[in-house]
Amino acid sequence: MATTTRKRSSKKEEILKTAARMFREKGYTGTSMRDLAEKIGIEAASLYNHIQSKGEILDEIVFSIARDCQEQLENMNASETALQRIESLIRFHTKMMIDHFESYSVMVSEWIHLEEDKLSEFVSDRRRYVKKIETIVQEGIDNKEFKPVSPYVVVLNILSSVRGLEFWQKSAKTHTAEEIEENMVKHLIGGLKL
Amino acid sequence: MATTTRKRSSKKEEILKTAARMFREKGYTGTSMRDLAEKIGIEAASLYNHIQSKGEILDEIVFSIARDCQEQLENMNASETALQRIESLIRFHTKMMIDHFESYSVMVSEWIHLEEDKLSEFVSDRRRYVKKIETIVQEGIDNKEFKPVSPYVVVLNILSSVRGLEFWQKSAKTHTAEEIEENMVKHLIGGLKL
DNA sequence: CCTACCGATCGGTAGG
DNA sequence: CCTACCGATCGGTAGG
Repeated sequence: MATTTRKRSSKKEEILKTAARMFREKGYTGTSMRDLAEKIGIEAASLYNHIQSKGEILDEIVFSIARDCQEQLENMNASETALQRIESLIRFHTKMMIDHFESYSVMVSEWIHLEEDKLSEFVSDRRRYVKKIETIVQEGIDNKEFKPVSPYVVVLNILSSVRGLEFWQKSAKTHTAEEIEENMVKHLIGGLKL
Repeated sequence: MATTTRKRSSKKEEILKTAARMFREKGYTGTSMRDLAEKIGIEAASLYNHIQSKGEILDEIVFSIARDCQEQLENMNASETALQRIESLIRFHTKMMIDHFESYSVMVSEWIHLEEDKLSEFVSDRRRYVKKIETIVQEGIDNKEFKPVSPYVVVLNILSSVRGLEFWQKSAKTHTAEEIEENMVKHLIGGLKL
């Protein structure tokens, strides 16, 4: 029945959303299934009617965000300049971090706790992702759009800076999301331009 | 006896060093006292002859690095330009991250697991630290050394970028420590200069 | 530094 | 979705 299916999936989504919040606050290993169940208002055992294991929760959180990032990169307009593409990448990641704060934070901080297969999948996905962006930066250097800075360091700096926005939020009064985004671009792109 | 004292303190240092490595690899909550003891070659119970609790180990790792950072900032040459001071700050943090890789990583990633008093001490120390650097950036903007970028975002980006070097190391063959440092400065200072 | 052990808590299952 | 429960493991202590 449609209702049953809808109820099932919305309960699972509630579990994933609550778990993302708790994993961010206390870490994956610092969060117990009992803590999680309590926040949701059921017994720990009942969680297993919706998910298979604690590890599966982490998988779903991490890969759902990772997939979004991969898609955006693949659908990027190849006719744009390197500068335009790097700028839109910074804007995209900044928005992802702000709009999907809990999940994005879990991805960048807790991926280390993925289990064997999922861990190596994530690591190789990320390596491929970073390499692709490095290629864009290198293009920009070859084109004389960018000054000669190590693409490896640039990509690391951009992605790390976005990650650092996990400290923001609290001071949301002093900077709006738009101001954060503009300043991220100004600083990180400014350091690239010739 | 001197020998006893030396042995005691060197054992404690071995515990702290090994713990830093494990906390970085598997997280604070993901590391058990039994894992730690095994790596050192003693029983878990014997750890307590050298340290008081698991939490104390984290305290010592985190605050020893935090103190080094605070000292460097306080001893900074106030007669230098804002640009010179920010540059030397980037260089200092990059070196700290590379030379004290395990402890620095634990500080930036595991401080969240400090207990009550130590946690609030760390948070307020860090806030004060960040504010001081923001002031330097603001000076640079007022002086027309820097373009008008939010000091808040700039400081976040610098410190986050340094943190991101935890992904480096493995590819140590492609970049030396010096190259990393030069490129950090080029990108992050480059984005500030008018 | 060890043996022996504590109560608490962990992720997860059986059976309804 | 719950009760009842599993074996494993946790940080830490007593006592030598």
